[in-house]
Amino acid sequence: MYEQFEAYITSQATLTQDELRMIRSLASTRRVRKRHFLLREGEICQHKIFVAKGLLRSYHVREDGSEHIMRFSPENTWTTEHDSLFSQIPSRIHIEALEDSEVVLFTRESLEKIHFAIPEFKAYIDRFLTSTLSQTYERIMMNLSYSSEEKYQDFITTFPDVFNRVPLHMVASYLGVSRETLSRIRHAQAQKE
Amino acid sequence: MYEQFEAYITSQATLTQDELRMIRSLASTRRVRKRHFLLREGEICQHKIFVAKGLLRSYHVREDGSEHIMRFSPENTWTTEHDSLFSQIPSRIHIEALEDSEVVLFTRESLEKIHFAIPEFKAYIDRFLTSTLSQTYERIMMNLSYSSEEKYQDFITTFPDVFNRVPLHMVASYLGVSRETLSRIRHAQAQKE
DNA sequence: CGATTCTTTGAAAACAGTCAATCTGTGTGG
DNA sequence: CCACACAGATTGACTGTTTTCAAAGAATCG
Repeated sequence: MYEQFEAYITSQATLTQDELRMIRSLASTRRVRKRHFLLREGEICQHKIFVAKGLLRSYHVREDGSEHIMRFSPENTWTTEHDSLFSQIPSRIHIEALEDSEVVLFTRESLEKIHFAIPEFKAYIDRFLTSTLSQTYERIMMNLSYSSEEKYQDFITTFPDVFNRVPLHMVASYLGVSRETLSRIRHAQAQKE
Repeated sequence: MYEQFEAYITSQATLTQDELRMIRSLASTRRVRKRHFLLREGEICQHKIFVAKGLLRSYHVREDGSEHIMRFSPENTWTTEHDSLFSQIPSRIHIEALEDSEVVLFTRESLEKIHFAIPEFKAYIDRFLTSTLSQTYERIMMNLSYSSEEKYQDFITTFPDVFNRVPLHMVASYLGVSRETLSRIRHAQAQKE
């Protein structure tokens, strides 16, 4: 499963064999079965996670029990709880596998070593952070100004791969509408066509 | 007005006199009067903007004319349109002064030079980016799971300074509710107390 | 003061959430 | 192989919230 990560990272940054070796020596790997957790609310997040295979979700549970999905993480994406990882405070989100998954893990210390030793890697992470921030603003814009129907359409076209792999009630949770409302939106759209 | 920026940056990063001189030589400053724009939709964003004095808003206008405020930028904050600045694509947002303001501007090239020459500055920017990302996720979580009333309360306590300086209809636009709804929320809360 | 901007209010309509029931497909154990 | 449990999706009836439209009160500024 580590090969998947190495293939990905070499496609994103130009790294020497030595550098790749160093990164490999600081990474660990793990299989997570469907419905199992990589992080639970209240725990201190220990790793930045690269998804080599499978699909994860990060979600928050409110006091009333309602779940809100912050993010889906399919293959070749990173995920973590930044606040918890960098400030060592208890996580407020859960990270759960929605499919049997394989992940590559880096501790904060490992990442710091890598960033320090390999500017190319750091530059990639910077690019990645910037584009993540853009996408995040995109989502805020969507939340502010789109109708539920538009949000749903946008999700389908922006994340067709995720859409086909998760139950609809999770799409609803990601969009911030009830599953019944999403169901009715789908019904209304099917009528139109 | 540049002094304000220098005071701020030296409080955030340990810089030598030489480094400060370099930064100063690459910055430019500008006064913007209330209701004037630093960036308009369709233009290519040329600068990263530090607000030394005053208050800016970044907002998006939909085809139907509705305005959605992405961010308020008071003193000692940065703002820009990342996508436009780094990819040289037309901006989809406007950046407007809500008060007479003074800003310090850096072009992308200047920033790159500074990042390259002054690791301390780069480290500060990295910390800043990370914390911005966290806040942004915070806002998404709020959008997904809070009621309008909770969003309003959260805004008041998180940004009391901004709250006291902007008209309520802009708070409504930031929160994603109509100004009438916000007005009614306020009325209901005044009743309670 | 007069004009503009901002805020509030009322009434109707649109929209979304909740609760409860039903339907569908999948997979497991007897 | 069937029966059953289970997770997911849909539907109906009802309730509650939010938007929209129109109008009227404050507040602010030149």
